[in-house]
Amino acid sequence: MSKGVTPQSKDYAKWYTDVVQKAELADYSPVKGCMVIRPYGYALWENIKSELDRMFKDTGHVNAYFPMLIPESFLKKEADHVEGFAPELAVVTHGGGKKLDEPLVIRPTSETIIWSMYKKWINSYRDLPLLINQWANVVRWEMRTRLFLRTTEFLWQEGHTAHATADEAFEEAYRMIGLYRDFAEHYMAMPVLVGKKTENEKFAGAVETYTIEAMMGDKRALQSGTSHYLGQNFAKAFDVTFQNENNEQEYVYASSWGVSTRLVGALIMTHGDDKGLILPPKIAPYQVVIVPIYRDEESKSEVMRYIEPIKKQLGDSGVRCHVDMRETLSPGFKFNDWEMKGVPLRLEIGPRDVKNEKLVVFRRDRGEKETVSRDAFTASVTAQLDTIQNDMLKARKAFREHNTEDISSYEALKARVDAGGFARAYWDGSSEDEKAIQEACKATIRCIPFEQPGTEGVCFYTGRKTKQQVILAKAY
RNA sequence: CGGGGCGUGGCGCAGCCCGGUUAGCGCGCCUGCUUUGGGAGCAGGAAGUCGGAAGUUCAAAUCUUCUCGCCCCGACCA
Repeated sequence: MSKGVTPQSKDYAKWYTDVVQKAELADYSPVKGCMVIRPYGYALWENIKSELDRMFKDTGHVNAYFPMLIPESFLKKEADHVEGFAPELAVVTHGGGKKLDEPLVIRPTSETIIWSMYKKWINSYRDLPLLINQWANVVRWEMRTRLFLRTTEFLWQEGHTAHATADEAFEEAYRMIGLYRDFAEHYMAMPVLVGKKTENEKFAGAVETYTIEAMMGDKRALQSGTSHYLGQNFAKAFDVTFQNENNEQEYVYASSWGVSTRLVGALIMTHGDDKGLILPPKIAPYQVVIVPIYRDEESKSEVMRYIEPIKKQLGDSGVRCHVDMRETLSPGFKFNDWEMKGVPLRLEIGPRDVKNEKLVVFRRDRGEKETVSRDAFTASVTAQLDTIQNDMLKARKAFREHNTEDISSYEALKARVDAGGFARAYWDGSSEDEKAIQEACKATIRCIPFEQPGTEGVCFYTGRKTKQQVILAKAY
């Protein structure tokens, strides 16, 4: 096995798959397009999941579970929805050794099964709002797959809410995309642009789709989470009405929102470098790894006696800490190994440190190593982890700003897209114009940011005056 | 579905063009000794019906046909 990963500058895609496999995040499954999420990769997902779950519950949502198998006819009830998903459905035609009367689709998303149930549960405005989330797997038969970014089966979370008014459903969609932004920035240290999708890019069945868009290390955009205002589309398709305060029957208003294991891919590509992963402390499975260094049994027990209380103190401070006791590997190997795995802080502790009551701290995001006193370290470790967390976000923000350009001509757009990065531009074009641009230079409108300058400019494509700015980029 | 690449011990590969006796190499693995502050050294050892099927031949990892699978690049998507 070769020592490191392919350098990013040489082949970014290869770098990515190298990191995923060598850091033991995931492996290919026997079935094309599917992946096995290995313990270290799953730990990342678990940390993402548990924090989001807490945030959902804090905002009044509850979890439930809806089944994976959905009658095929359900998917056909909402015209745009069926059109959007038909090509990527996995369909079960046989069960119990017999051909089924009606094929069952494996959920590509759960709007239809959930709204068929909401019909039973919602009668009155007093039953609203209904704020349900589920953690589940879904299957979409993708033509081209990439580990974590796009796999045939993936894990995600899907919130499905029902409201009495359009405003309320609209606000819910807006609130949840904001929640995703907070999560991405504060936990994943990943800056994102928040905005609205164009007609071309929105979810099949939605009235409006909101997105958080992040810039990866190769300057391409990654849609990292979405929320949708669904209007009454699914309520009408599934005939879900409620009696309002005026004793009238009205269709229910809806939102849905989700993030997936793609976030793990986002994490890798936002922060990683040529040595492998760099994990933000709040998501890292291990925040601190201790590598003991010793010569013989005597120095080993001496070092271990010294490490024991340090480990305990870190644990008491709520720090996720691991001591690497693997016997057959040299310290040097372990250094590289934990750097590959992105651990924020590594402690190197040997006889020299024991004697001086010191330890060596290596900071993964900066690649800096220093010798500090043991007590000073343990007293400040949580502050240091916070510093790393903040510095990582700052660094990625700076990177994104550096690679975002205001452009005012088609030529400038092409140049920026070729160079990589985001182009910010006034836009007043049509869906057809957007498709033409995508055809010509592979760039799409990633979003219409919520944050607008408010001033009038000239659309770089049509030459018309407009106040609307958009972000264009090549995307995953 | 179009283009490209690849299937040979656990992993990465060589050998194939030009068929020929025990199919090599690196990493990993096992045993022992020496090591351990940036990917340890030496010695010994285990492990492969060469993706599958059929064919050509005295003889096939190697040639022919078919087939299965995977990866990468493009059109769809989170």
